[in-house]
Amino acid sequence: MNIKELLEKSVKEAVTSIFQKDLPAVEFQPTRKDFEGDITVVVFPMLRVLKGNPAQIGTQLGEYLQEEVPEVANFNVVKGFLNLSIADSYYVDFFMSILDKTDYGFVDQETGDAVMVEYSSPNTNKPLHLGHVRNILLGYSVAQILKAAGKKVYKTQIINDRGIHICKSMLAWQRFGNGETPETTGLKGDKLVGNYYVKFNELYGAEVQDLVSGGMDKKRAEKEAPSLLEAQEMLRKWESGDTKVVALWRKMNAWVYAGFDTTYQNMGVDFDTLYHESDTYLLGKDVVEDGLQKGVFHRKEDGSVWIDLTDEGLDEKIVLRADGTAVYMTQDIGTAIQRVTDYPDIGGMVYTVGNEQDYHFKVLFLILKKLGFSWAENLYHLSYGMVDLPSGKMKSREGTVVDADDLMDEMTRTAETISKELGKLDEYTESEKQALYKIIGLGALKYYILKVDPKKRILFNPGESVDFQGNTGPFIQYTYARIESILRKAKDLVGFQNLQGFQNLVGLADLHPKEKELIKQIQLFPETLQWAAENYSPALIANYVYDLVKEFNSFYQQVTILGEPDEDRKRFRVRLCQKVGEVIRSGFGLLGIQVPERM
RNA sequence: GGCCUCAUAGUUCAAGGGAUAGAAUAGAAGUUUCCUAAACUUUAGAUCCAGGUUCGAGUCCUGGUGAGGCCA
Repeated sequence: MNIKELLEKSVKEAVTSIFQKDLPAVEFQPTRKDFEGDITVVVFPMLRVLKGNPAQIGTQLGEYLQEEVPEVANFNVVKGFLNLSIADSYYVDFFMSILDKTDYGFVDQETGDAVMVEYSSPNTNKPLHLGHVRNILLGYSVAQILKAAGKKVYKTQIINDRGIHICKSMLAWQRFGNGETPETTGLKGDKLVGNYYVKFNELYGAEVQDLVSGGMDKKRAEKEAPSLLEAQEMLRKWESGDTKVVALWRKMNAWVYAGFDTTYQNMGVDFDTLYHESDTYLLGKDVVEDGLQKGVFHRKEDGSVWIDLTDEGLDEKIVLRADGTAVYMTQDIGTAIQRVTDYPDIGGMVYTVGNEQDYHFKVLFLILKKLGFSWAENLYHLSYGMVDLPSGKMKSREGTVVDADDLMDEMTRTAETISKELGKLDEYTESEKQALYKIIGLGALKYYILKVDPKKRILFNPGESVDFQGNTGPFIQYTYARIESILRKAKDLVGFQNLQGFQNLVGLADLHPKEKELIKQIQLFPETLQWAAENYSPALIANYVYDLVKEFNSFYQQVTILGEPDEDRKRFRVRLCQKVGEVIRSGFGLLGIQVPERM
């Protein structure tokens, strides 16, 4: 039983004993730093059950707890806040109990249904950019967090590998490509295909210009430009299974996948299973039929099928066109059902998709609920804000996108520049240094993006984003490296197994305030993880780790560790360092960020 | 036009209806015979506006203002 559970039980007993009333719940919060105490009981909510003066009730409860609960060493009351000081022995006992748990904070056994987490889901006509980076980091991190909180997780992406966009690239490659391949050009496959998408748009733009100067209306010109008609014809051929078109499509998509794989690998993310739009774009139509019979949908006179969501405050939404073709919604309904068919242990799904699709997912989830699927209750749209640049919105047409590969390279180079200025790594080999620069650069990028609440938009300034000071990834990595350094110097103490000495500590002397603060912070890790999992929020983990690091730095500065003359105390502090290091590594692991042995 | 999201120190971010709204950065001042000064300590500085609910509102509700998005 942890301290909160113990105190909750005791407070309820106190209320029963003193006031002869039942208390439904007790509200706790960590005591603010500027007050005496460790845990605070908020008395105000109790006033609904107990009548009286909050301060007086607090005092009565405090007296009872100090008397009856050995862990409560002292108390004070400020207004309606009952601040409890917890005995040092409790913290030492707690610390000993987690000392040898390597996965401290993580839930070992899987509970409940599996969750499928979708993220990335790119189109295959362009390389990944900064927007994808935020998506991928969020999705991957949430998957890690859910896993650590005891969920079985399937990571997936749906690759949008078919449609007019890829036909445009194919067309441009046919016309201008001269048989170029990633091998002959040395370009990454996704970059090569992306270049032809740009080429297509140049051609198309020129054609529209020509038509307009020839006197055609602009709207009409945009619809009738020859290259566009040709691309549309290509898409029709693809849909009818034309062997030549399909072969080209396969070839170019394969290039793109190879390129994406490289990027994913550099980012340190992966997937358990993949879906391709070319396999799923026809799904969902049979469900519409089913929904019509259930009365969830209705057919209009022109033959199109709709769902009426006005009762839920939304509007009417089309699910099948008059000509019987699917819309995105149809496809998404079908794909969701397909996933549960493929992985029957799924009890919920997380969709990592930008907030411009908030409405779409609201409707999708509602439809699935109305169709009566049990798992539809556990669908979550992990919605995130745009990533803006100082120059404004990213637009591929205007060449203002920040490419994911370029970005990672730039971050790595910045890490290199700064590290060289500090000159701490002179004794390492070039390859060791390069590996480290990458860890730091990517750590900076990932932490910068993940520490911000997903739903808020980020203003990303590529130049200024790599800050190695303050609340940043490298700052935390540096702290970790310092801890590792201490542990290397105290190897013999780390392995020390006899815990008796720690117990003696309490008898010998009180915990140093910094030791106690550090243990308190470590203690918060499991519940932070739980909270992060419930809210799909990597930012909570990021901010927790930062707070722990702050606490550690303060400890490190004010307390001697290796220079401590008392052997037991020295062992205790080294093990404290070790535990902090483990928690930092765990926390950063959840964010997909590596930590360095030294830096 | 209808709907959705966001608004907190100069700047970038925190704050699970709770105490005197926390950090970082930029500014000012300090700390290295000791384990990594990429650190630490001190200092100044903020809830868009107007109502409401509550013992208590940055947080919840209503109406504005501003930014962004979605749907025709």
